[in-house]
Amino acid sequence: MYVDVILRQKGRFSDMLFSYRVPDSLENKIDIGYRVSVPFGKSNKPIEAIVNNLKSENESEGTDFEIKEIFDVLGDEPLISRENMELISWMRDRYICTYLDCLNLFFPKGYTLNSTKIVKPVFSIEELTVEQEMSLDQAERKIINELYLSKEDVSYDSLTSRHSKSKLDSLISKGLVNIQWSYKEVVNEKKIKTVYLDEDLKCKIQMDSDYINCLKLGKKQLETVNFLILNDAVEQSALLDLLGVSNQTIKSLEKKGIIKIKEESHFRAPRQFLTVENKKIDLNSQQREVVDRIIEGIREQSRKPYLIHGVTGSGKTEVFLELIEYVLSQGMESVFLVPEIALTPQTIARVKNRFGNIVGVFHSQLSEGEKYDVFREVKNGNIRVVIGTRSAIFLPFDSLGLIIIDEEHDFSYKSEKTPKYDAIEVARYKAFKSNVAVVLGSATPSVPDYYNAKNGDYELLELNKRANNNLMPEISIVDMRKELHSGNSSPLSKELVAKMDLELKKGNQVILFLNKRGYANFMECKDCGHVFKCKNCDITLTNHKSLKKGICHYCGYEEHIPERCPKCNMTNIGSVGVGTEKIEELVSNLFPNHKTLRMDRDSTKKKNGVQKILEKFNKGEADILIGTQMLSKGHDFANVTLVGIISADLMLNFPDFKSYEQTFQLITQVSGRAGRGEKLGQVVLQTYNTEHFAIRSAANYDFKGFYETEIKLRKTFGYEPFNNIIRVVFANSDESVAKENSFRFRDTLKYLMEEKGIDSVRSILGPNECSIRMINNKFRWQVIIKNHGVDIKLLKSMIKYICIKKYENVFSKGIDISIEINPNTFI
DNA sequence: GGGCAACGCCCA
DNA sequence: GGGCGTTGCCCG
Repeated sequence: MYVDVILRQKGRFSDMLFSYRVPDSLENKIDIGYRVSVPFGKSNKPIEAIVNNLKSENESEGTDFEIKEIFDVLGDEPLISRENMELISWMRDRYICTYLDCLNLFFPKGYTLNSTKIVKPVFSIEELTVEQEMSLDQAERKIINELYLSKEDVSYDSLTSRHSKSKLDSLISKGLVNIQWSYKEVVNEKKIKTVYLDEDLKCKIQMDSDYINCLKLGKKQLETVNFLILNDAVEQSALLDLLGVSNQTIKSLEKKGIIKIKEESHFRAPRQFLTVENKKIDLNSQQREVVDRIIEGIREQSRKPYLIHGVTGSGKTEVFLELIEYVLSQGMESVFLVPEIALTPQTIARVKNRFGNIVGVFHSQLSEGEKYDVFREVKNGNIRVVIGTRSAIFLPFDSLGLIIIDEEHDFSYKSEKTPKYDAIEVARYKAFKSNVAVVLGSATPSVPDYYNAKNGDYELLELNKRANNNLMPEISIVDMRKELHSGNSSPLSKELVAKMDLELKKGNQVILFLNKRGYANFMECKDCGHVFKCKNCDITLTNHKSLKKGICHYCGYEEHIPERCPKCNMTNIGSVGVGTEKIEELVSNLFPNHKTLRMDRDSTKKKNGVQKILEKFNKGEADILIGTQMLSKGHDFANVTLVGIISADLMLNFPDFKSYEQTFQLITQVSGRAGRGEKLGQVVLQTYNTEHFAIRSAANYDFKGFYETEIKLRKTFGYEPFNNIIRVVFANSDESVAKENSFRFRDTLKYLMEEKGIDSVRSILGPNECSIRMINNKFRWQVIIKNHGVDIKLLKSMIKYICIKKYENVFSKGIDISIEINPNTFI
């Protein structure tokens, strides 16, 4: 038998399948998805690999390379399922990346194979002939003596660090010592040591309490034993803490046979529960209808994904929970994807409260060990419902029945790291291949997804009423141009302040939304016009007044803001624009008797920062919550009756074709935070663009109207969903290198396209400098490729050929190339 | 990406 | 010729 494997070895060359022979003894221990160790390279170094497919014949017969035999099969079950192995190949093509990039998504870092080179003498001392011994010089004799004396394996590296390398080489060429590879499997499991008394001893002590004195123990040891008489089994770390004894004490007690230490693997996943009221909510008729329809689809094994378009507060989460329950009852597992785990503590709590300890939480902020543990528990079948971010979709479920993608319009479902996959696309692939029900939900579906639904690629289901039967909060638009003309230059309009005053007096809570953290947009010297910019990126520094610093919101670079302008030495440094910090300052001056809270990336940096702020606000410890788009993500505040959107224009004027869509989404989502409880809500929307269709339709809750206008625009300009757009960014610390390579790429691609008779003029845009010229000290140039009727597969294979296979031939050394399909943003 | 042979340079 | 750093090639 033969297998093709994917090597867990980095490098352009290793991005291919390698064939190996399977020795007869391993034939029934191996299958697709198993981990194996294989010899690789001239030295036959053991490398870890995953079996991609099985073959009965050696297909490479007659080729000039020799087929090697695999060393071993690691583990007695496949690590990755057959379906997921197919998904890996699909993703490699789809996202123009390597096998390894994809493989790593399915692979907790807990498994590693460590290979070391070992030096061993060929003959034993007795076998060594006199001639052989005579031929050695002093240095060689020293080495070989060391090898004979050592009880353990001696590694090549440690030997050469102490002895001459060439002496060792000469021993090898004389045939006296041998070099072998040895490998060790490392599994990242946390072990907990539990300490308990030896049973016999315990009995003796219980029979005769004086027996303990016969042991002649030191003070600390005696203390430990006495403690263990009272406490059956204690974690070693706790023992050390409690009694202040040292590791040594424990060890010597163990040596004497007085105590025993037991090592057990331990599940590390943090099990923090946030308690919310566990009320079982009865579904309203609309919710019921949606649930029934999807259950029917699951029964019929319809492979079509569902898109639930439900207004904010329509109770999508309840629908999801109901579906999870059904799928569980059918013996299948579910995964519930959310945009950002930190922002959804309420959702996690609801899932956990409903389904108890079969619920796991998975996201990229877990430590590698914690990820490994969730992975293992999912594989064991102990975790059957996972709530997590996009990467949770790759967990090793046995029979996944349901993938829920909440807030499906959110950008975070597209990965910004290689492989730049889209979790929604992966889910759709799974729905198609393995009959998993995929349910997308949003109050503001993305334009391409709504288009898919209208085209029949998704089944569209609607929830157009709030679960509590409240009306949607009324949105009133405030024209900030008029506000300015009437002499109010404050970022807070008179109408907003008046309404805040009214609601606060009634004892209600207010949310103010501004999509800009920090104090102000940027800082400028009003005398010479000097603008403070980041040293690494082409970005203005945002003023964080509370810290007296300017911070780059891209790379995190910080700079103390001096009193005097570094250019003209004048003191007239002023801030332009507004951020959440400035709003907070304004509001506390206006309403000194009301407490404010601020929620943005700065105020939530600490562990559970978001959760703490949300809890405080929910308990009513503050009346006004000021925040960035973190606020928009599905939070439930019962007592909020007024939402103020400070500026709807920040997003609108972003240099990106998705900015209208994003503006619409943000306004709708943020407005949705008002009036979720018993009381009605209202929204004040401040803008300089009162007539813009994105703002108008958002204010009227007219998703369909927005969609109709936006889809026409996109058709005219050939954007998603009418074209696939591939963006290739070249980054280098030397601007001319970045530029030159982007041109080389364009020219090579053009050449290849024209060779195939494809018109390249309509498809290739650029090269252009990116809107953000420099990030992290690297200049960025981009080429954008639209597929305008060209087969996307052909285009991608060309790009892959240039950027991966012919990388060395085409590009300068050290240039960063990032390839993205339908990226979130083009800045 | 990494292992390794081949190469070239320095030094005695 | 040995010692050692650099380079370029190849990997089932």
